[in-house]
Amino acid sequence: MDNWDEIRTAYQVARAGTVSGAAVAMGVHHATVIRHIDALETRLGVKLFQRHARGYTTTEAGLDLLQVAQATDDQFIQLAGRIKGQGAGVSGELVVTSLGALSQFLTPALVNFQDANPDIRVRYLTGDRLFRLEYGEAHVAIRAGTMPDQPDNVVQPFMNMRIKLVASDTYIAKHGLPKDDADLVNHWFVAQDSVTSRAPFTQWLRTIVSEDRIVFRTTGNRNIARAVVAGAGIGFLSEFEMECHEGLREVFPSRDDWAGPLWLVTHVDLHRTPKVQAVLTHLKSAAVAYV
Amino acid sequence: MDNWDEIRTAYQVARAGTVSGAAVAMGVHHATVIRHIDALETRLGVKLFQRHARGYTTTEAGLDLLQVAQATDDQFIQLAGRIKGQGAGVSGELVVTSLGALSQFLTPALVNFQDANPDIRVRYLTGDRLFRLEYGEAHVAIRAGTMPDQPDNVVQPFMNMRIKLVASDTYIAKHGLPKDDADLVNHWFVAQDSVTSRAPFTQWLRTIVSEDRIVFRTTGNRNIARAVVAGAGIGFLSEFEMECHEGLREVFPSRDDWAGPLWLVTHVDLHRTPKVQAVLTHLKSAAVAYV
DNA sequence: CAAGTGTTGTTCAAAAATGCACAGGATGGT
DNA sequence: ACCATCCTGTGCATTTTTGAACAACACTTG
Repeated sequence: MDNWDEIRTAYQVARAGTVSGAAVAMGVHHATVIRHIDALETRLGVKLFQRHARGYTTTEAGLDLLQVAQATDDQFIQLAGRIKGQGAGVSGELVVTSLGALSQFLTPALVNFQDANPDIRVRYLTGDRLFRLEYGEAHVAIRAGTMPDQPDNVVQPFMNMRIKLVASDTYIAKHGLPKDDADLVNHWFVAQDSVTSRAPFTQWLRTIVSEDRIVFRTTGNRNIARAVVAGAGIGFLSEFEMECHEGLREVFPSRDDWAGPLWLVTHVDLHRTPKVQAVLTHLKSAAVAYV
Repeated sequence: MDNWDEIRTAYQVARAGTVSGAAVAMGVHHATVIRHIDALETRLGVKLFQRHARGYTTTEAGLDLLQVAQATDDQFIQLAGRIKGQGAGVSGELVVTSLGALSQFLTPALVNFQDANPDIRVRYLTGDRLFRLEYGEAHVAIRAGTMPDQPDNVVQPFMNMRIKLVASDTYIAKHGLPKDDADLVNHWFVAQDSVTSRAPFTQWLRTIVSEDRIVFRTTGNRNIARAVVAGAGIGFLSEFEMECHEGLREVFPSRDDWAGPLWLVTHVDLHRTPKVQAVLTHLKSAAVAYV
């Protein structure tokens, strides 16, 4: 049963009772209506209507079609209303993805957003794998590092994630605080396990100290924080991460060239929707409080 | 929400996940699919899919459409099955109309037909007004008189309704039996009230006796029969009608030129259906028993 | 009884949808 | 790292669909 338009035409004829009436109802020529009905009846092998000079009256088959198509029409009208309203309003599902390191900042911001828009259902995804906007896995992604340049993504600067070089009280009691840049080579460090980390503070660290000074490598910011807390060494932590743990001291003034830029990335198809726009402005206003 | 075909295209894309897959599923070119989706999204103002090199993935709106269109597709498939089966089998409603005078013969024949085809629901309509086949008021009509020549009707000879000239015993006791044709002018008659009766026996009677010999005029065969039974005069009755009443005697041998031909008439759209064909053969086989 | 209105149905020209060919890009396997 | 494969997307020729005009018919109305 292909060609749903012919079913719709037959439905309109059954409703109007005449070909001409159905034609004006659909805004087409009455010859088109006749051809649709003829084609549909030929394909079904059954007459849907009985033709006479006063119009078309339904056979039993036509009456059956009328009832089914009536329900279909209602369904489609409701569907169109939902879809159009869904595009216009701020409701439905909102999927945001980011690095796990940002959950400390993003979670309360998203909770506030959901509070301000009760029709929103938030899904906040963090994970090691990259959630891809072009596959519809998320509406908004917060990305770090150099500015993404994927063709179908629209990207805006979000905020700078302030990075602090911290150590635990136990480490300081054991090794003391570094006096200046040059003194750093005498200390021990905790860092990301991946050798190819492009983060600016990682590269800065590599220019200062040799590899053997990095005594503890692990994956994930959370594990780095735990290692620093345990006194394994000095490590870079975001200010968000630092707030989570007790007994951490900033061993060195934060430098601007450590800061990793964060980007708000959306898919071009979804960027214009009010829902995405609403969450973007909300996140940006929440970010200024941290500058 | 017009253009149901575009909804169907979007449904197939949502199901297949790719434009190409939907195109082969529908047997059209993939460019057509792309254009349908673009048109539908433009009209709705909302993106149904997110495009990427691996195919199309549904947005929330697209997922909503998928669910609605899935239900629609199921409904249409079932509808097509019902309609096609309905045309093939002998079931559903069967509407037969005839002169009221024939109910004596037709009713048992139709009961037998319903008995042989339990899925049939018989509606047997008799009335003063003519039920019109072209308006779908009946599947089969039994018509009397000259052969109908309506353009959209297919007409077959059915049977000859034998007409008898009868009188009641009370009339015969009072006026005796007519000896021959010429003696008829000395008798009294009961006839149809309508002056424009085209029945052959009415015209024959007019050539034999004058108008003032018709002492009782009424409408409807049933009333004529009652008048004859009551002894008002001699009248023409069908053999079916005569069987219903007691105390009636045939006063004159039946003449062939009195016989009114009966016609089986069906609408051309319905004539080929097995249901109509079945009842036509059934009625004709029932008629031969009366010849 | 006759004119008028509203209907279906058919033919031909115009418009629109479709198919085709090709380009471009992402992905997966060798 | 390269190639093969599958996907989307676009311009152009073609086919299909549609629209306009007209004819024929039935029913209503004056």
